[in-house]
Amino acid sequence: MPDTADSGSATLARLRRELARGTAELAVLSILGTGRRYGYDLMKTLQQAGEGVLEIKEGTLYPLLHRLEDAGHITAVWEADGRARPRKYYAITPSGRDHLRLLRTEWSGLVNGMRDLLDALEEEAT
Amino acid sequence: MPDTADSGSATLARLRRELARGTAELAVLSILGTGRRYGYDLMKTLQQAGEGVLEIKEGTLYPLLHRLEDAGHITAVWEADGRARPRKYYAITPSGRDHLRLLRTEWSGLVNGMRDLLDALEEEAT
DNA sequence: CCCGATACCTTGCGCGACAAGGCATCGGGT
DNA sequence: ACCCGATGCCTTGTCGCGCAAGGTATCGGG
Repeated sequence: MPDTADSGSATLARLRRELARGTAELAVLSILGTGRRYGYDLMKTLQQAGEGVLEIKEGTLYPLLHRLEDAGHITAVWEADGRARPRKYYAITPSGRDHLRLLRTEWSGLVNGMRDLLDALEEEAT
Repeated sequence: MPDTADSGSATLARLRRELARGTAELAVLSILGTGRRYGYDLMKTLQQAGEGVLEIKEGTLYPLLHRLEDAGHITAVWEADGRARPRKYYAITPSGRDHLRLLRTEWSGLVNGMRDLLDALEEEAT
C-alpha cells in the first residue's frame, strides 16, 4: 500500500545513494588492503559494517571490481579448492595501494572541509 | 603538452567529483540555514571554504537551487535595491530545515560508518 | 522437491556534476 | 572611447556511478 504519501522515504534512498557516491571504491579497496577476499564476501562484510550505511549491491560491486582490475589496482584469481563452485579472489596491487592512499586523502579532505564549514556556520550563529 | 601521460590528474578530478557527490546540497542548505544569500555569493563562499574541496560550479549550483525551490525547501525573491542588475536571494523554509537535519544525519552516519570501517581494519592489521 | 543462500555476471535507467555555451551590467585600465 | 574581466543569472549535452532487475549454477535443509 505504499502508493502516495511516500515522498519522504522514497527520496531517502536516493539521497543516501548520492551522498555515498564514490565511497564504495574506498571501502572495497580498504578491505582488500588487509588481505584477499572474494566478491560475495566483500558484499556481506559491507552489509554489516557501520549499520549498513556502506552497503553496496551486486550490480555495483562486480562492475567496480572489474574497473579496479582493468586499472591494475587489484588482481583476480579463480580458486576452486575442493568446491564445485569456485570463487574469484581479489588482491590489492602496489598501484592499488597508491590509489587507496589517494582515496583516503581525498576522503578525509572532504570530511574535514565539511566539518570546518559546518563549525564555522555554528559559530556564526552565536 | 599535457597530452598523454596525464592519466593521474585527469582521474583525480573525476574521483574528487564522485566522492563529493551529494554534498553540494548539504553545503548550500547549511549556509542558507544561517541567512539569505544569492547564488553567486554561495558559489564564491564555497570556493573559499575548506581549501576548495567544497567548490561547486555554476552548472551545478543553479540547477540545484531550482531543485530545492521546486521541492519547497527554499524560496527565491528578486531584489533590485538600487542596482540595475538585480540579485536573486534565496531563503530556507521550515521544510528546508527538516531536510537539512535529515541531510546532516545521513552525512554523519556515513562519516561515522566509514571511520568505523577504517578503524576496524587498522586494528585487524595489528 | 523446492526454495533460499551462495556466487558470479549483465543491460538499462536515474540523476547529479560539469563543460561549454549564452546574455547582460559594471568598473577599471589603456 | 573601448575592451575586458568580474559580477550575476541561465541552459543543453555528456559522463559515470549506483542500482533494479534479470540471468546462470550449486548446495543444503525442510
